[in-house]
Amino acid sequence: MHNNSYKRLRSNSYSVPCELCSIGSLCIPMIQDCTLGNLLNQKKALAKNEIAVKAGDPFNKLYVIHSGCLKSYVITNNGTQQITGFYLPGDILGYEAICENKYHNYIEALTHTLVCEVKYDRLIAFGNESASIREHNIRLMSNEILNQQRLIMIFAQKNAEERLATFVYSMYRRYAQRGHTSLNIKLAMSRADIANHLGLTIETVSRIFTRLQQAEILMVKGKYILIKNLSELIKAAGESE
Amino acid sequence: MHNNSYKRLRSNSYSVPCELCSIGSLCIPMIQDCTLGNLLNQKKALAKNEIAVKAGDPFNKLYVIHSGCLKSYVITNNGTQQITGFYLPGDILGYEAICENKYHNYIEALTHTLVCEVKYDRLIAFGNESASIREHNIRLMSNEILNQQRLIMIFAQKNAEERLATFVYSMYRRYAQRGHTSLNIKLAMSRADIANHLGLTIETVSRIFTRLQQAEILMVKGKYILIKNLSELIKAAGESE
DNA sequence: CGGCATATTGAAGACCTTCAACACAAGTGG
DNA sequence: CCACTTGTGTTGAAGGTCTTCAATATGCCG
Repeated sequence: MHNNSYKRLRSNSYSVPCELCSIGSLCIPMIQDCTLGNLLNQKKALAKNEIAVKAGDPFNKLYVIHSGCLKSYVITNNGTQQITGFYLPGDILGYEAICENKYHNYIEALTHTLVCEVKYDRLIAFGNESASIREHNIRLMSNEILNQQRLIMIFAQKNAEERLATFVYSMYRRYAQRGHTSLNIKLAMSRADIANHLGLTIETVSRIFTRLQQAEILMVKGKYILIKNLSELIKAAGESE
Repeated sequence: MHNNSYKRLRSNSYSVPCELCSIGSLCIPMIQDCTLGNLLNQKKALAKNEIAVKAGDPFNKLYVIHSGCLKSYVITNNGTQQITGFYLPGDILGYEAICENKYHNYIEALTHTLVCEVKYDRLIAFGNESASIREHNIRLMSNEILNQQRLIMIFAQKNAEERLATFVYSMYRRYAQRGHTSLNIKLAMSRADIANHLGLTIETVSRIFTRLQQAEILMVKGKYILIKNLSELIKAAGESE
């Protein structure tokens, strides 16, 4: 069982080796000098559409993605879902829950996903013994604040085409940062999820995908995206100059 | 503790007493058991439109607002300004600068403002000696993440009227949290700043202010806002039910 | 294959922006 | 004190972008 799940993990989808995970030296299994076998045993598998956390749940752990893809969302007053982020291997979820000791977001798997659960009290305990771990953790939170600012920028300044181009480009870059530099991207999320996250409708997303395809910038086939002209994509995203 | 500067501080504009400041026990002057006189001497005055920090500056301190109002903004690739936040007494700026050791935002005073400068290395040093200070600091950063998520919600789901109503209501609440529960609000920022921050144009902001006035929800006179019907304002903001 | 969810495309309409003119307040210099 | 300037805010009309509604197409999984 252990062997099988590991093989499947590496062949199916993107995953970061633990050494490249953004949590880095904070990784509790790493700190404990576990073997690879032990590491995998600490991971939790989430099936597609499985909800790991509900808004309002008491906070006790952060989630680090090893492989797969998650989305976080809140349910607004009028009962609609608003997706606050998509998360790739190495990303960390749950920081927003610390201040009031409860989660404010739902966390749901978009594909079969492996996550490392990091118990917060153990993280604090490790932090109590190492200043570098503490500082690393603070830097990760600061980075999360920075990432959210980028999303705010998308909303405040960009039109639909710029938003979608920015989204595709950011996916490209995020995979590249994880060592998967490829112009071929497989989106884990539906058009509805993309539209929701970008504050658009699915129709608009669909129309703009075809427009970018006609402009020879992308080739779109369902969830598979091929970036045919990266510099034009960056221009379309409004990120150049 | 009974000098002139203290009196002037309290009479001029909203300010939090240091005990209510959101930095709370993290406040370095407080930690050092300074007298109130010493406290005031540690504050730095910013004139209206004075820029305290430029994007790209090396990071070394956080800014806590004692009185007045600041805005933070970035300059986008096409050279336009995008306001990322307005900050009131007790708020803390600069967390986004930790991860890459440089500020990503400009920080500019909207009015005459007093800020407490918190040297980051001293904060770390104090943290090294006290677990409760460390945890408090992490909680503050988590809160910042939560605040940004609220802004993302505004953009992704709300139309112009809901955005502006949300903005006014949030100002009301933020002042109320600081002990100034009043239906009279004086905005420190211009229509242009409000519009920019909400992703709208000044014309739209102006039109919606008159619309909310005709609906007997607000009374608007330049920078002075009177909330005539709070529950309707909340409804207009899309925050009810 | 059939059924259902997801995605694409078209036409009409709503909302916000753009452009332009005007109103108003604050500050300056004669 | 007024005339002038400048910055800021308000209002109107036209136009563009995105949404809504509706129909059709594609893909997926039993």
